[in-house]
Amino acid sequence: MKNRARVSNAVIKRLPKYRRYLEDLKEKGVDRISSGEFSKLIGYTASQIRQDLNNFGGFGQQGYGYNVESLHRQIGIILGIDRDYGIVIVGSGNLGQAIANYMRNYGAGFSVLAMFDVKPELVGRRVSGLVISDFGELGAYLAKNPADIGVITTGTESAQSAADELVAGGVNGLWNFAPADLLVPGRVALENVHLSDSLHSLIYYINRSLDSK
Amino acid sequence: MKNRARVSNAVIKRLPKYRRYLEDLKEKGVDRISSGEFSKLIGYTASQIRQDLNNFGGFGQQGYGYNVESLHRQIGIILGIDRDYGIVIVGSGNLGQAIANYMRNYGAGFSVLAMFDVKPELVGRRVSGLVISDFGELGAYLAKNPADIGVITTGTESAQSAADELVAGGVNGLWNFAPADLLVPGRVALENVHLSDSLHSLIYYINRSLDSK
DNA sequence: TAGATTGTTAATCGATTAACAATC
DNA sequence: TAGATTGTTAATCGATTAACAATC
Repeated sequence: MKNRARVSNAVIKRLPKYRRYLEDLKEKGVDRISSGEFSKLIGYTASQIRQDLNNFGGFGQQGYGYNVESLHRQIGIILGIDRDYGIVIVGSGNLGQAIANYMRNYGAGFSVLAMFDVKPELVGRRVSGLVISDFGELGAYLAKNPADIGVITTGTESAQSAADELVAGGVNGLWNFAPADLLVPGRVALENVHLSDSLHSLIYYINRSLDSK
Repeated sequence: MKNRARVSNAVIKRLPKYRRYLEDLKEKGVDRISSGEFSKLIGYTASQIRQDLNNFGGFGQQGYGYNVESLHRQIGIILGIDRDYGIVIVGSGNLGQAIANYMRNYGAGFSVLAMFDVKPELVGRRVSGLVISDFGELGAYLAKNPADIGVITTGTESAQSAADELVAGGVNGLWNFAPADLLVPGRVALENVHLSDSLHSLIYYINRSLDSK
C-alpha cells in the first residue's frame, strides 16, 4: 500500500483542467508560468493553485514559478495517463458508438478492445473497425482478454447487470453514462456522466437568469 | 427580478438526483417518504435532504414526511422542466448525432430544431429525421427560429465561435461538450460536459485503488 | 544581492451535520 | 393525545483564501 495522503475529491477534479491549460501553454511555446499568471488564465486563485499542486510535491521553484512542460508531464503521471488502458464498451447504440469513436481518436492512451449489446439487430455490425458482439459473450471475452475500463452506455434497466458482468470480469473502473447509481465493490472506481442531470441543472440556470431580467 | 435567495451550486447539482429517485419511487407506487427513509435510499443525510428542500419551500409535513408525487412535481417546477425547450446542435459528428438522438428520445420537454456542421461531407445528411445544415446558416436560422439551448459538439477549435454564434442568435443556455472553457455573457447559462476531464479523474481513481492493494 | 515567487501555516468562508422546538 | 417527522438554528467540518517566512 502506497503511503499517499488522501487528496480531496475537489482537488482531483481540478487536475485535468490544470493539465488541459498546461497543454495549451506548451503548444503556445510558453515554458514557465507563475501561480499568479496561471490564476488569471484558469480562474482559480493563485493560492489554490499552489495549495493543490503541493498535495503531490513541490513542482515549483521560488522566484521562478513552474516549468510548463515538466508540470504538464507530472500531472499526467499523477493522473496515470502515462500508460495505456484497454476499454470495453457495453451498449452499442448511438452513444456507445460515439464514445467508441471518441476514444479511438483520442490519440494514445486508450484501446477500445470490444463492444457489446443485447440487441440482435446491432450484433455483428461494424463500428470504426470493430464488430459488435452479443452481451452474452462479455464474460467469456473478459476471461480471455482482461480490460481496464468498462464503459456503460446501455439503457437504465441494463446498467447494473452490465456493471456486474464487467466487475466480475475484472475491470478496475467503470465510466457510466446510464442515469443510474450503480453498486460496485470498493476496489472498482466509478465515474458517472449523468447527462440528464447535467441537462436539468442547465435548465435551472437558464430559468434563473431569465428570472433576474 | 424575482426575489429568490441565491441557492448554492451544490444544492442545484443534487436536485436532478432527488427527482430521479422520486420518479423511481413514484413508479414503484410509493406515495410518501420521510427524509430518514430517503436518506438510506439516496445516500445523503436526512439533515441535508431537509435542508436542501427547504431552500425552495416547505414541501414536507411534520409527522408524515414528503408526498412523493407532489415533491417530484415540485422539483420539476423548480428546475424548470415543466415546459418545452427548443434545441439547436452545432457539430454533427458522432457525438452530435448521439445527443440529437438522445434528446429526441428523451420523452417530452425537448425539441431538436436543427443541426449544423462546417464539414461539407456532413451537410445534407439526414439524422433521425433532421437534415444537417451548413454552419454558415446558423445565424440566419436563429433569426427566424429562436431556440432556447445550443448544444456544442464541435471540436475544441470551433467551440468558441459556435458559442459566439449561438449567443448572438439569442439562446439562453449552452450545453458544451468540447474540452474548452467558453466565454459567454452572464445572461447565458453554461453547462459543461468535459468528457476528457471525467475520463482523467476516473483514471486517477483506478490507479489509486490499485495502489492501495 | 534584490526581487520574485513558492511552500506552508493560519484565518476565513461556506457547506454539511447535529440538535431540537414546532407541529401535523 | 402521543408519536413521528419536519423546518430551522447552532455546531462542526472541510475547503478556500490570505499571509508570510523560506529560498531560488
